[in-house]
Amino acid sequence: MARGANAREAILDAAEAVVIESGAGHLTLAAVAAKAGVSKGGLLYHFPSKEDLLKGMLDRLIQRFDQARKEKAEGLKREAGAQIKATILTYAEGDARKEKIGSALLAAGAHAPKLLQPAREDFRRRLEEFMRSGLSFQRAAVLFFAFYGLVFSDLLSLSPLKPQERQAFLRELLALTKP
Amino acid sequence: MARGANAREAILDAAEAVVIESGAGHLTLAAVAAKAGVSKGGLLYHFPSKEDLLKGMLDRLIQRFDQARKEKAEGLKREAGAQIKATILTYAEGDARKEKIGSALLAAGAHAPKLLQPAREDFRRRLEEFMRSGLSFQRAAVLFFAFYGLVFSDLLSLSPLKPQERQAFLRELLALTKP
DNA sequence: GTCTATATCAAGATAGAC
DNA sequence: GTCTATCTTGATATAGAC
Repeated sequence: MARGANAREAILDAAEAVVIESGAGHLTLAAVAAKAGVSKGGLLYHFPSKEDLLKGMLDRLIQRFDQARKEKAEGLKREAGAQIKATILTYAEGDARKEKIGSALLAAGAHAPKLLQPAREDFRRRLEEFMRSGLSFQRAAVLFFAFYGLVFSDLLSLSPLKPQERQAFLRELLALTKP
Repeated sequence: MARGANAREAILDAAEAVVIESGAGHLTLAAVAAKAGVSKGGLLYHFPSKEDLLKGMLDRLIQRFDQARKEKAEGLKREAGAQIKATILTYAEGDARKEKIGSALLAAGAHAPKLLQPAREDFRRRLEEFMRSGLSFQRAAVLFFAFYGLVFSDLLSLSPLKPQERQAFLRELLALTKP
């Protein structure tokens, strides 16, 4: 089943589907290969190791979020905190399936730290963006970590907030983007 | 090597030592058994599965942190935000070795969600404590998630803060505990 | 270049002896 | 309560077909 460059994308789709349907614990090469319609060997031709597959998933996830964030930012006024606002809104509007994928990558990342390198760089860039927003260091840092506290809680299904509390919290974060 | 009830503690110590020395990726039953001076079979008598072992590690970690937090809180004045202050200070003063252990448990938890159940309950109790502190909902929620944003960043070695920035951020969090 | 089939190895788990 | 031996599964490597 030769699909050229598209095979990569098909395999990444399959990997995400496996995680969403069966959870991070069932993300095995065999399951992904079956879902993608290739053999394990075929999968390993495109991604030489499971770690490479996970890296592929993480890279694509970050890239897609960045794209959505950029588009959102273009629709906002060029006021102080607009970039931060775009980040928060993009996350708030994203669908819950992504969290399962994020959870799988978190599991992999804690297992093999170097896998998180792209996420680490993205994290740093985002902090710098918060810092450049015109807010004070204190305000920007609190806003940044409060936002990521929510993100990580979501990724680990740890958040104890009721839906309306969650909404109120997100509104408060947005309010804090104004100097 | 019959050590009765102490064997459990010895095995948990060994598991922590393996994680601290070799990282989460090398936490295998064989490595823990060797470090504890028992066979794999002997280890599995005390912890019937790897998941049980991880749960044992997590329970003990939470219990120890709670103990330290309680002692810290007793030394503080009974002012609004004192409980929150105790939580933040206890974390700020804890040593970095615990983060490696926490990282391993995070990895395991993302892999097997039910393992995080005790952490989930602890998380909820802590949020309720923040809410009962006399601060507004908004202030308490921002403080809570900002604190845990830092904690999770540490656990994943993701935090891009320089040491002095980190100190400034922690001071800001403590300042926010005052109504 | 792309893939299948098969082999190898490590790790978690089980059964039963002591 | 602990050990040895064994089973199973998943990740990874290789040989070679198309």
